[in-house]
Amino acid sequence: MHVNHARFLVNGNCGYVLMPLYIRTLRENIIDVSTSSMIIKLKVRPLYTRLKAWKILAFRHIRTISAKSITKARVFMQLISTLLNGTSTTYSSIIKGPCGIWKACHNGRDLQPLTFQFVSSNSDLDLISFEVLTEDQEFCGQSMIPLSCLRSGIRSIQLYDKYNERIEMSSILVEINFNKLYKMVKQDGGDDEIYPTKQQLKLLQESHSSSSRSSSICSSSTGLSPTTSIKFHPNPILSETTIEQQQQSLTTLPSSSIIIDPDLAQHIEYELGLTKKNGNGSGGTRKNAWGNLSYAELITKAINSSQDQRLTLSEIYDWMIKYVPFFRNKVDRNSSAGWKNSIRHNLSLHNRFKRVQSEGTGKSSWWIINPDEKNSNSTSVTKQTRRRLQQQHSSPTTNNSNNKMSRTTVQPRRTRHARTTKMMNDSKSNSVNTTTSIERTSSTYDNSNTHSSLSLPLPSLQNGSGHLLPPYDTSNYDQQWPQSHTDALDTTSLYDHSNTTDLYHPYDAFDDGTRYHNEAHYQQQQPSYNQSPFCPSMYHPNYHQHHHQTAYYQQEQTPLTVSVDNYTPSYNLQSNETTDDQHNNYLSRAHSSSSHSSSSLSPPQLNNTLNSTVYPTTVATSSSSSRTHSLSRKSSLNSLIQPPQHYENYLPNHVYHKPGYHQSNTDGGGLIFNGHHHHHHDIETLLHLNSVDDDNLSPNTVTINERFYTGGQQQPQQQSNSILRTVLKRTHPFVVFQLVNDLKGGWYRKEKCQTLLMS
DNA sequence: TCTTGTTTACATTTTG
DNA sequence: CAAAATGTAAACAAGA
Repeated sequence: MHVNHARFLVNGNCGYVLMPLYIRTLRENIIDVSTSSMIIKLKVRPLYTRLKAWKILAFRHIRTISAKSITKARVFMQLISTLLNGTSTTYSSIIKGPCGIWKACHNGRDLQPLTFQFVSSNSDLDLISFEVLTEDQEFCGQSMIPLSCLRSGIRSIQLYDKYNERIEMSSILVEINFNKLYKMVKQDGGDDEIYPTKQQLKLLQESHSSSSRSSSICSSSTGLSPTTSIKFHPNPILSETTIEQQQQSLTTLPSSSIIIDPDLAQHIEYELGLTKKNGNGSGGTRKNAWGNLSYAELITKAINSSQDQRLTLSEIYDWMIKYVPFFRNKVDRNSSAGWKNSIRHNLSLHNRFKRVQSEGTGKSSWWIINPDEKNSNSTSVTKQTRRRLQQQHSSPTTNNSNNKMSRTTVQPRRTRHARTTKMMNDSKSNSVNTTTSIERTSSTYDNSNTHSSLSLPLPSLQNGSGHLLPPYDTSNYDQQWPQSHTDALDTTSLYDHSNTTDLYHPYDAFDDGTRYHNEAHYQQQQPSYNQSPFCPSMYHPNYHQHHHQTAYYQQEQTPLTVSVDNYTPSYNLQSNETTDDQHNNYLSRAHSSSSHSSSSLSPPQLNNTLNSTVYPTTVATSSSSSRTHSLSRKSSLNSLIQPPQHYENYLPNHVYHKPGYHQSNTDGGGLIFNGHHHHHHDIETLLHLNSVDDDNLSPNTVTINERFYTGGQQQPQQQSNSILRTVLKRTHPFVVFQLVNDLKGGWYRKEKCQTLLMS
């Protein structure tokens, strides 16, 4: 039951359950509209590979049937995965506190929030389960949320009882971070940068490969410590153009950068015994100058941490420099000769490493972990690998046929067949041609072509999901979030909104996507709100009345609730409100060319740049804002608009009774498609989902080839290529928009678009 | 000349 | 205590 409840959350409790994205993408194209006039390709990129850092900050109004005041409770978290075979782990955290809104504290001192880490392999389907119990294992509440409905940040998780009935005011406050695995460490001590995709990193890496090989070293190990606050990159939606810009900006830096997996670095440092947990880093009893790992163990870790389980010698060197602090200080030619020699020595000596001839000429060989040696249970074999001893004792017990060396009698050196003996013997004894079994493709770092098991919690194409998801990317608002947890626990910031909006941070957004930095700002922007609770429009003074009057459609099982109101943004195509640097990052191009008149009724003056985007701006005038939040449109809510066109995108279920969407047909921001008005929520009905894999686009490529107009009163008949993109960006904040064809000057017919696409 | 790779030699530590 | 494991240095060779 809880799972079902969570499944419906994905679609905003609107009464439909979307099929998982990977199923929908398998479908063939369904509609082919003859009036198609433009093509937009949405490139969906994997963004997050692991979900990290769940910090239970606080909870409030935790109670049980018997006790109404609980000062100590335990929160259990579990990843409900569809792919794991019952191996999901449960984490728990204890929070103590006085009463009211409880902080995680102990003896009057703030308690360091515990951190948990989940790795989801199918974030489109996986769920996170919370359960709050008392010390006596008495049930306090639970909540189950799909991963795809979560955003990073401080989130309030509404608690439900065992029957999924909402427990009034009960919630827990957690901090969620979707951490990425790769970050760019700048040598000059600048802020580390994190990039969401390996592909982007690959681009950057290639641009720096020449210089980063020897000189660019991570400055200190402290930057890799687990306590380092790993910032989100301000904009996960990096366009091609911004990548180029960043490449350019990076290449102009005096120092280059290298890419380090912070988690791996932390792990390596721990295993080396450098972590402070094992005493101070410098002293202690370390086996070697670099730590407690031998050369062979380090090499093993390096190879195992690689993408293809194989590395060249120079890549092993680089790995050592990256992850072993001791070698970081020995990179110049003289000081590195010793340990590099030892690495070569170990590679050649141990049977556990195996050299595989690389495909190309001129390249050095791959080093892999010898699978035979790996499988065989070790000791008896590995103990015979030291040939010197065998020679010393001159015991020709050469029954180890798989030994890599033909060593009947050690010949003088001039008779050796260097560089070939080991391989020849291996291939001879094992008769396994590993050269052909392992191939490196050029897209090693490009997992967009593969259905990676670790691909992202993509927000699925959701209908009415505005309740749950902030309709835009909120991950770049960290800087404006409260600096401390205490601030976050300010009473004004913890209103319960409703079942579904509870994941909002109160600073996140209002209906139109506007952010309010503080309450004063909110008052300033919303003068009509005399009560001004710091929360969405459910707290409008007339909210209950409003809700009452819209209750009818809940009986029709299409409870879009008040998101209809929430999705009435006012767009200002001439926006110059981009004071945020984060926005400037990826919107600069759009704004540099946004001088086109927004009120133009002529064919839209579309930019021919990739990813040019217009986003909803702060509501500038009181008229528009009051209009947005007024109830003047409540009658329009009653109008029944076109049902979703593609029911096959929805899973049949018992809740599904009657298709239909209620929406305003007078609001601006809607879309007129085929003569029918569509609300933003219907956007997925206008999309083609296909599995095209042309021009290296991911299987998640979405092609839109319809003609869109906006309807409504605010900007009547404004053709809305940009608005479409804006809407899509709001509903699919992690989709990279790639405008494939050149739309400069107006609309093209489909044929022409295709021609442009071909060219 | 430099990189990569193999092998030997020897010293020290760990293991059984 | 002997064997094994490991670290270090170095000779040597093939190839880029």
